[in-house]
Amino acid sequence: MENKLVIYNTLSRRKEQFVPLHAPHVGMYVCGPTVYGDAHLGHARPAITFDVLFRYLKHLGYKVRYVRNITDVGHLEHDADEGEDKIAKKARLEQLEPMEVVQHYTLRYHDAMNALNVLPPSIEPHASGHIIEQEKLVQQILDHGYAYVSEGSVYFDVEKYNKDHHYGILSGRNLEDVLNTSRELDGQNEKHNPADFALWKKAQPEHIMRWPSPWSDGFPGWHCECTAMGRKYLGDHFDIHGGGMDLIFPHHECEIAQAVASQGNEMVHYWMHNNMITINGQKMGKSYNNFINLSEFFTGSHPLLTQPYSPMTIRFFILQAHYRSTVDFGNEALQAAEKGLQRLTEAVKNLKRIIPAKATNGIDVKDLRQKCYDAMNDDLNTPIVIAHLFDAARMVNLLVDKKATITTTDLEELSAVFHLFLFELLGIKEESGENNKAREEAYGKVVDMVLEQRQQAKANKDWATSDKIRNELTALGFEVKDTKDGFTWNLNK
RNA sequence: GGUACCUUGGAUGAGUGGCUUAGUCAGCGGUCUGCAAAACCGUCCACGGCAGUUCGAAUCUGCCAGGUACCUCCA
Repeated sequence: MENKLVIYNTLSRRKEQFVPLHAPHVGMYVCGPTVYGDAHLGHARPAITFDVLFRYLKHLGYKVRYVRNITDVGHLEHDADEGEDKIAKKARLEQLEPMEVVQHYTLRYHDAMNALNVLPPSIEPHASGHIIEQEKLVQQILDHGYAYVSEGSVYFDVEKYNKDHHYGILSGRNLEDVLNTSRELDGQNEKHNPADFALWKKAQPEHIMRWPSPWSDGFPGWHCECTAMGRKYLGDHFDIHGGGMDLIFPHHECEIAQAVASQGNEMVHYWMHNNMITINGQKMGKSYNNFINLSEFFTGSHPLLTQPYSPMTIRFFILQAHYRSTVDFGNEALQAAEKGLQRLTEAVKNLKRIIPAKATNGIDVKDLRQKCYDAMNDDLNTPIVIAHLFDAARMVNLLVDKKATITTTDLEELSAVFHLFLFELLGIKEESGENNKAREEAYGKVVDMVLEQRQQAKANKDWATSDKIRNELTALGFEVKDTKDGFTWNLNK
């Protein structure tokens, strides 16, 4: 199929035709979590956004290598001179080995991603497992004269770099801006310039996470890992680098500087950034202390939540907004997403109940698929895809109500479009878990029998018995719906 | 202060010059039903303010107001 995918490139600030450097291969790198705490709603956004991109690129026939890292070292709190490594801090506070912290939260992260039906990336490298690559990167930058050693640490020489290249090309800044607005922090004596950032940090004696290097026993700066690991697994030039908008500066800006300083040109072709999730209009983030963990959503165990929300509700909620828009958290909005998703999944179930006819009448399946593709191709406009799927759901309901007719071929097409876009590309999955499936199989026949009895009662106008049966079944979690010529039921609990 | 961006109905959230005042949820009215649920049909409610460009602007330009993000760790 012809690829008409257009994506927004933060570097050019416009939508661009997606042309891979080495078709059919596509290289994609996305900044993963720093594993020192549970993932919150904000972390779900890039994971889901780029999961949809990953799924879509594969669907288009590309062989995608998707790298999403785990940051388990080098991510400092506060500033580069005084801060403490986040992992090390957590380990100290909880009296754990740093790698215990890493393992614990990595597993928790995987659980959350799995629940959200986010596919695992092709490679999930840890920063701590790539110290050698990062040291090599630092050495290259030193060799090219864009860095200097100071007291055992290595800093990137932003001013020198900016003479030959543009520091600030991604975030739309120039060096003067950065210099004038950089905060005056104490203990910056090691740096020649406040804008310089750390490539390698000498470890203080009490620091547990440390590695030998030509400069000191220490650890790499935060920005190094993505450049080093992206290069290792995707090469000197690759297609897509993604992450949250809050990473544009300084993280991604520094990555560009490191890449250019070490190899002479930029590694990444398309920079993609998802917008933030807000709460009461403010960014949800660890530093604001206004975040809600994903597991709290799943259980409803947060004071701001009026009820639990299933992983698929969360996923659908996120996909109902375009990834470059902010999306505001709210119970009302989540409940709307929950009901909307229910409408779609009901429609998919009801597809089976449609009896094909000789002609298609009253509905139009013809353009549906193309409309969905057009929306996906337009910078992953998932809300539009969803709107089209709602149109399709209306078609299904009309057919079920026998207010329209459809041929076998068109019915198959309708079903195929639903499965492709809703399940395969948007990554929605049926939530009636294994438990429910087993129960359905175990009790299905009995429920059918009881409901046949109820039909008898209804035929005899014995409403008391009829309602009793329905109420009893409802209490057990079987939701009963009467139809024109019978009944259907669902397992709710 | 610098940089980037945003402001659409009761809640969300698309749309970038006319055929879209999308879609979902909520509300209202109706159809169906013994009742209920679901579904279907209809319907209410919006483009921050002012000026300009244009035959025509939610959509382009300018100004104003309000808000957010980044500039320190953050997805």
